Amino acid sequence: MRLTEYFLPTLISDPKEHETISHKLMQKAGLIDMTSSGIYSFLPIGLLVLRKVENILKEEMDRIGAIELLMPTLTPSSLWKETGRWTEYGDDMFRVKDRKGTEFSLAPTHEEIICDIVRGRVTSYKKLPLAFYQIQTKFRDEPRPRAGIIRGREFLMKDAYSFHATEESAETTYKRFFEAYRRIFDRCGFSYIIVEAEAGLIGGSFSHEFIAISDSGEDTVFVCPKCGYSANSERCEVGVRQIEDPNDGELKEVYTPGLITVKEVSGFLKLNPEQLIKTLIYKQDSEFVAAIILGTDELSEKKLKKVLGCKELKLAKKEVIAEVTGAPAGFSGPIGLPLKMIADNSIKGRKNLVVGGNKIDTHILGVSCGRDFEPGFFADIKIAKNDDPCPRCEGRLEAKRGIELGHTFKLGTKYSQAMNLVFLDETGREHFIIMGCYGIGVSRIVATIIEQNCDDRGIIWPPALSPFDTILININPEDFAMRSLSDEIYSILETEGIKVLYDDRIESPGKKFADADLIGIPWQIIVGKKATKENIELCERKTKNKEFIRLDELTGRIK
RNA sequence: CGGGGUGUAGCGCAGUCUGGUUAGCGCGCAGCGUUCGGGACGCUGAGGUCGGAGGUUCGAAUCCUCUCACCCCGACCA
Repeated sequence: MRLTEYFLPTLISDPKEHETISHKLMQKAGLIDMTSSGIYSFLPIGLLVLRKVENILKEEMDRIGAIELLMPTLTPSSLWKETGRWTEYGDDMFRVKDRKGTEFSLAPTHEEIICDIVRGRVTSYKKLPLAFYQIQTKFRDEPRPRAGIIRGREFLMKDAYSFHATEESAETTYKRFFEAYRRIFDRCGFSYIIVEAEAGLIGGSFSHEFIAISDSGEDTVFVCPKCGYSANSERCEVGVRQIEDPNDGELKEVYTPGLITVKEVSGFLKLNPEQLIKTLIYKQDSEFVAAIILGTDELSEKKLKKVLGCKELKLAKKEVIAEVTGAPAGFSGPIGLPLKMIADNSIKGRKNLVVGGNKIDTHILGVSCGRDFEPGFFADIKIAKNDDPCPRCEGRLEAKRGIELGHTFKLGTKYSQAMNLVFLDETGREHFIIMGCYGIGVSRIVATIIEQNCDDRGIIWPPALSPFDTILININPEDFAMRSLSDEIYSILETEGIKVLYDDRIESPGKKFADADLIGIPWQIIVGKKATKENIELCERKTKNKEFIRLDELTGRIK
């Protein structure tokens, strides 16, 4: 491709208002153009990269026997009403009406659609298992689009859905997808981790997130560098912390007028916030419980819900707290509390604590767990923090930011029950089809690659994803000798199937080098005054190392 | 939805507080010439309803009211 005949709108100055490195570079290098918040056009070289990612996805999906199809973007509300998601999705769903007033959704995902396709057509165990995949645009009216195409309102996604007669089959397919995802992320050259997203279903864990490590990420994940344990922040287990307290103290009430937060109380009492404990009152289904954690921790509602084994869990309302504890919110404490109490592991054996007095403007000092109050049981109910002990070894957890690129789920029969997807087994008995689903953010992958592969000059594409194999820079296209040599190199490489971006523009050399570095094509062939067929300069974008080789060696070197 | 911020030429910005000729600057763009190994130089030129609506005023980019769009932090979220 001759650059003089192409469309590559690069920018010199940084686009304003954008913080994320990949977002800046994608705009600067002319990969994308914002049409509206969270809605982007892919410009020519951006699209080339997107297609490369798609091809990798297709190859790996095909390899495990998933079948590609394409579903509509505009989907009738009737399907969504079958599963209740017409209501559940709320404002995140884009909705439109047709001329007759019938309501449609711009599909945010496609479980309902694929189920409708399979329903009635796959009714025998003989036709199972089946796995489909789609690569298409999805729509979510995100409350806050951010970081360019990392969180857009319109984005390209690869989703896959599998259908099974048995749990074993679902598990086998799940593992296949899991391995396919590993290959995909390896081929893209990501530094990524896989975290358990939902532990403890029967037969093991069946939901995983594939997260690329990046400071621009939205999720916090924890990794143990010693044993490799990893999990997202809400679910990450925490090992036992060793906190040594002085001896038991004497109970003492203190007057703490209007001091509610841990910061306020510890500041007022001039105590380490680790001496404070928080007592949170929750409504569990129809009864109330107290969750007790360290003042410096945050409660993980997911963990609490799991240990309580309840369906609904909500922080109690202010009036209720006053009623059950005898004091306004902020002064709850475990002593004499007539509720079921669950304490975090880190409370066990602690002495000399500060707790709420269950009395307005009052806290109690010198409290020992076991002596002054006895929780119903101890469990790990806090959100992990950086440097917490690893639950599996004696290492320390490291908090990292990450971008969620893929998520695999075992869905079970949630959708097949709602939409009546049934099949007959060998004995003629009817069962619901068991499902799995497996998503990857395709456009998000492009941004993430840039996050992980760039320097102060611009993007550095991994060869497998670069929009072109090489860029050919003619320093001075008005010079006859340089032009003939460049033209010859260009036509030879093209003939040999190498994708060349040929910078034949009449521009200053500096501009050409800067653009080449910005758009990040892995190899730069530079034709200057001294170049001959025997002496062609080849520069590697990543290292900026230069070598001089013969024309007939070029193809082999680049491929 | 809460908090903070920005809208002036294709891009990046100044001017707004303290209203007053014809709204500026850099880059980019067009023409001519000189250059040609790290965003070159000279000359000439094109390009703006100052986000939008309403108001105050003799006079509004500037003051007031409303509104729209976008960005960042948080809440929310596959």
